[in-house]
Amino acid sequence: MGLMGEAAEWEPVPRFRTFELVLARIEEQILAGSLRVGDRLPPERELVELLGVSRAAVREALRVLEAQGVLRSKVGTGPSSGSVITAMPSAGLTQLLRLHIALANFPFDDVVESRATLESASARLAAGRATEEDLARMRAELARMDEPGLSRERFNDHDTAFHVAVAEAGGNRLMADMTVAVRNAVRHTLLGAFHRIGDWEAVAARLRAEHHAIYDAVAARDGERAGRLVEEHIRDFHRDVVGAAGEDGPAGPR
Amino acid sequence: MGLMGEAAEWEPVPRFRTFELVLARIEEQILAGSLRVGDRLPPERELVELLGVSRAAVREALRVLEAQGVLRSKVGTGPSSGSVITAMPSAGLTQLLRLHIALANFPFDDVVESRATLESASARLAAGRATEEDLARMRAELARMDEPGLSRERFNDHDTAFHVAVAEAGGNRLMADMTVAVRNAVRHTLLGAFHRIGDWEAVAARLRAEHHAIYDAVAARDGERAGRLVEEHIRDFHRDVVGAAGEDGPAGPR
DNA sequence: GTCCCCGGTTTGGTCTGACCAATATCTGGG
DNA sequence: CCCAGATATTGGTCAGACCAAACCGGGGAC
Repeated sequence: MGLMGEAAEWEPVPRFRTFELVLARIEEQILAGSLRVGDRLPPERELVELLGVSRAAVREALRVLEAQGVLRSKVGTGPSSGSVITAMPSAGLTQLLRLHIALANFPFDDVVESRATLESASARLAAGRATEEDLARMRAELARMDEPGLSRERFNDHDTAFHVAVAEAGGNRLMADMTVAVRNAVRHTLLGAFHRIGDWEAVAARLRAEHHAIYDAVAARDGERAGRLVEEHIRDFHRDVVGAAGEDGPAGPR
Repeated sequence: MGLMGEAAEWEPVPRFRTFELVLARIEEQILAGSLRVGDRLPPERELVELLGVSRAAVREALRVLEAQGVLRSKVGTGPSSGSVITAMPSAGLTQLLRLHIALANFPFDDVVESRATLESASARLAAGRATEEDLARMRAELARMDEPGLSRERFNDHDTAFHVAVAEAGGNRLMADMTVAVRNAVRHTLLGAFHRIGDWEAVAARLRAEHHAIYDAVAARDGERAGRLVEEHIRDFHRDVVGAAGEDGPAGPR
């Protein structure tokens, strides 16, 4: 597993646990391409025989794959039952990032910086690639946010949905999924900040204006402007709103 | 878990599995900050009593946390034994990305695009923040790559290490870890491309020159140039070298 | 003949209880 | 005082059993 070559060093030979061996066998086949999305794994009891391990070991390996968004298990006998290879990376990514952010391993400023980087890049791409359908989706979210009297929760949800729509319009699934994951990982924190805002309507108005400006830039195919606006939008929001509204810090000593 | 508010819809009430409940209890405490890095979880058998579930359920939950890089388990009785909260996000990230890339859920072009985005942003930051120690680390990797007769594997390792050093010099752990994860996830593919190169020395010379130029820009505190050079370096490399050397595609349909 | 219900089969979910192995700590003899 | 073996703690592994969900097919009602 050596990432880089340090000076020669003797480290203890790693002892693999059974579930890791099972995991390796399955990952092998995924990496080799013989297991593809939609394929079904043999039933647990069959894997037990095939691999010569206990069912507990098999199940632990499957749990890991499931947490990574690579597998989905359902009971029963139907065609959609059993353990099926899937591809839901954002859920796993979100969970992973959320925990590590909570552990203060990722300072909140880093998250803001990352969002600004990822989302402005996505916006630049979106300006070049967005389809009419993508634009319609963004408009729909803008319209929802424009509704008066919207609760802060709902506003936040549509805010997120708008940013996700921009990211996905960029056509880069990896960046879009990372965007979704990072954003969802801080959803709770953002919502907390929303609730501590005094003059909510003023803030909402400002966010609406910024979102509309971003949409206009994307619709006008002006990638540079779209990217810049997104970056400013994110940085300003965190500096003025999240920062000013008092820190949340569920765990972070910061 | 609703990310965005669709039209009202009836979906089946989710039935949580036991290990998910266990997971939720532990994550609760992590998110609330009562479990921090270095803390030890109660022994498995004790959790069994505390939560009223079977040991298998507890263990499946722990496996998930371990895969996410949040936990580390060791047998024995010492102070470092048991289940300890840790923070090793990049390993989990790497594994997750690697599998999803292999499942062709993330086209290779998306990976290149993401690397270009993340690493050029990191390079810009690095130009502003890199310490002398960071610069020394980069120089060390450059020196290793400059050694004549270096094997392609070793070159690749130091290449990666150089990029990681730049990313970490940027001071943003989240972006650095994503960089490491993305890079490691395609390590195998890059290495394959290296091996298919005909005139290796010419390519190596070019890469060396580009790396030195990047270092110079960072050392000169010229963030714009550093960012631009990194972006070009990554895009050109993939277009000219990886692309020209023939696709790898362990699983990708492309 | 068609439709519905009910039971069987498959499959994951869960639990119990046991034993193994690694690792530290304690303890007693030299 | 030091070292070695006994012991306790803790994760790792396994076997076997039973539960519950979900589909499928046969047989009876109409």
